[in-house]
Amino acid sequence: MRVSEFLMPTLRETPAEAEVVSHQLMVRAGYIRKSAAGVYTLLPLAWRVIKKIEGIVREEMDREGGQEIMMPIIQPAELWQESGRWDVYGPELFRLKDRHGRDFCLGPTHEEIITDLVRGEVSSYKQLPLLLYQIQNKYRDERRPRFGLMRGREFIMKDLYSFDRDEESLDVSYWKMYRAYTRIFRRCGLKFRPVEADSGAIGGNDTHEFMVLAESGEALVVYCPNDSCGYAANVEKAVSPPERPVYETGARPLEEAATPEMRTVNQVASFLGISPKTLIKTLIYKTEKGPVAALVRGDRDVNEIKLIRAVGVINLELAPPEEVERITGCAPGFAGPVGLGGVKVVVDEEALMANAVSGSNKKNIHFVNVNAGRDFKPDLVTDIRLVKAGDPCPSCGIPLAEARGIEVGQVFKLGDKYSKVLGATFLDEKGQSRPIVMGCYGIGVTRTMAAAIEQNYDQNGIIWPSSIAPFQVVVIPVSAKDIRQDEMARRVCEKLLKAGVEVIIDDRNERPGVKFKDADLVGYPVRITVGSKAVDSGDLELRLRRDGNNIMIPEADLVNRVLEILSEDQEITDAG
RNA sequence: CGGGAUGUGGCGCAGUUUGGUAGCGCGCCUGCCUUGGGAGCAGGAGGCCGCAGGUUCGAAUCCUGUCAUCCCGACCA
Repeated sequence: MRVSEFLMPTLRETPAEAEVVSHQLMVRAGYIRKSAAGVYTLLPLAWRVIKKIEGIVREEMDREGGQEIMMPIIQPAELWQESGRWDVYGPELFRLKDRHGRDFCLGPTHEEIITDLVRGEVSSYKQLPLLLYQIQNKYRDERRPRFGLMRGREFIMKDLYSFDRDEESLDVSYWKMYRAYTRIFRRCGLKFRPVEADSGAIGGNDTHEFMVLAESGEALVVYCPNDSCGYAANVEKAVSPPERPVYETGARPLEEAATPEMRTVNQVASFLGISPKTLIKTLIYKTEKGPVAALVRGDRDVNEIKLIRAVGVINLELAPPEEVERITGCAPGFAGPVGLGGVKVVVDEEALMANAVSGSNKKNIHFVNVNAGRDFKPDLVTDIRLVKAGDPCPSCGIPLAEARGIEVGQVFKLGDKYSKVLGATFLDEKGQSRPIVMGCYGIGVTRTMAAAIEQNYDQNGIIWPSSIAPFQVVVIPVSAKDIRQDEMARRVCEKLLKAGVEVIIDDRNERPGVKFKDADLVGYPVRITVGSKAVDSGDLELRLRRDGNNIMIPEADLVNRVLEILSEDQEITDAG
C-alpha cells in the first residue's frame, strides 16, 4: 500500500472538539471523521484496526464453539412489546416508523431477535447448548454521547448469546466466554482486569465486566493488590466487611447541639470536635414507591445501586431541596432519622453505632447520642455503602486498591428472563417443557479500539500493539526523488509483503520530517527508513515506535528481524 | 433533561464590546527550490460568518427564535 494513494488525512493541530486522547488522536491521525454527535465514519486506517480486532474476536468465539450469524439492525416493535422492553427501554431506544406507520427500532441489543429465532428453531434438549454470535452495529440514543468512539450512539459490538438446558450448563458456557474474553483482550495487547459487576435491572446473578485500565475510564473499580486473592469489582458492586465501632458505650441520653449553618458532615464534625465516623449522614431519595431516607456513616457515601436493590425500586434519585424540606420539615443539611415520618428508613449496617450524631430536622440543630432502636426505628438494615480504596478486601482482608477502567466487555448470566416472557422452551429427556437458560456476552469493538489508544500513546501519537495495528510496518524513503532509495524501499516492501507482513510505503514527495511525524502519529509499530546511507551501506534503519530505539540491519536479514520483532512485541503485549 | 460554552474556508482561530470592503496561521493548487524530525520564495483557489425572522440606508457584529456541537451533572440491558 502507498501512502500517496491512501486516504489518511492527518491534521497538524488537535481538533478543538475532542476531549479525550483517543478521540483527539483518531481524528488527528486520519482514522475517523464525525458525521453527527456520537456517529462516525471509520476511515481506512480505523477500519483496518476494527477488522483486526474483529478477527481476534472471531477466532476466540469460534474456538469455544460459537457460530456466527447476522441479525437485523431494524427490529419490529412487536417483539419489544412482547418482552416488555418497548416501554421500559425509554428514550435511549432509537424508534422509527415505516411508510405504513408500523413501529420499529434500531437494535441497541439483540436478546429479542435471537430469542425469537431460537424459540422457533430449538425445541429439544438435544439441540443444546447453542452459542450464537454476531458482530454488528448497535444503536443507543445516549443522552450524552461523548469521548468519540468511547461512547457513541452507533457502535460496533460483538454479542454472543448462549442457550443451555440448566444453570449448570449455563455455568460452563459462561466460563467459556470468560476465558475467551481473557484471551481476546490479551491478544489485543491491553492491560485489563475482569471485575465483578452489578447485573442491573436485568436481574440474574453472575456477571463480570472486562475493564481496560486507563485514567480516562468512566468506571471505578476496586481490586485486591494481593495477586493470589484476585478480588476485583466495580464499585457499584463491591462489598467490604463492615467496620465495627470501637467506641461503643452504654446509650447516653439524647441531647440537642447547636450547629449554626453547619450543613456538611465535615463542618458539623469539626464544629463539634468529633470524627465524621461518629456522624450519621441522612440522604433523602425519591422513588416511585415514595421517599426513602438512606443512612450511612458520616465518612461514607451511599451506593445507589445497592440502595435500589435494597428498596426494590426502579427509579431512585436524590430528592431536590424543596422536597427534602417538605419531607423532613427542614432544609438539607439537617436531615436526620429521629422523628422522621412517612419515609422508609434504610440504614447501612455500619451506621448502627451507639451515641451517634445526626441531623434533627430542625435548622441549626443536630442531635447527639442518637441510638437506633431507641430514638428511631430502621425499616431496613443492610449494606448500602460505597466501597472505597483502603477498605478491607472481602475475601482476604487486606486494603483494597482503586483504579479507573473502560468497560470493553461484559459476560452475563441472563437465566430465563427472556426465554420465559418470549416463550423459548425446550423438551427435556422426560418430555417436560422448560425455559431455555440464557447468557449474553458483549464486546464493544469500536470502544476496544479507543481503549487501546487510551492505553498506548505518547506525545507524538498512537503506539499500536502490533496485533491490532492498521499496518505493522511503514517504509520511508527519505527522498522520494532519489531513484536508488525508491528502488530499495520498494524492494524491501516486496520482501516484507511476501513474508506476510502488512506494510505501507510513504512514497509522498514530502520532506522526511513530515513523514516521520505522520508515522509517529499514525502509530505503526515498526518504521524502516531508507536514506542515502542505507543505499550506500546496505544497512537499513529500523525503529520501534514503542521505545524509539534505532537498529541497523543488513538488508538480507531484514525480513527475519522484522518477523522476530513483531512476534516479540506480541509477547510483550500478550503478557498484558 | 438541568447547568455552562461555542458555531466565521478542510483544520486551528481573530474580528462581535463601539454596525460600514470578511481576516490570520496551517492545509490545498501552480511554479521554483529543498530533502534525516511538520523548510523557503512567488503566484493562486476556496466563505449564505449555523439557520430563520426582525431592527437599520447598511448586520458576522444589535434583537427574537431555532438548530447543531462540546464540557460538567443526572442517566447508562
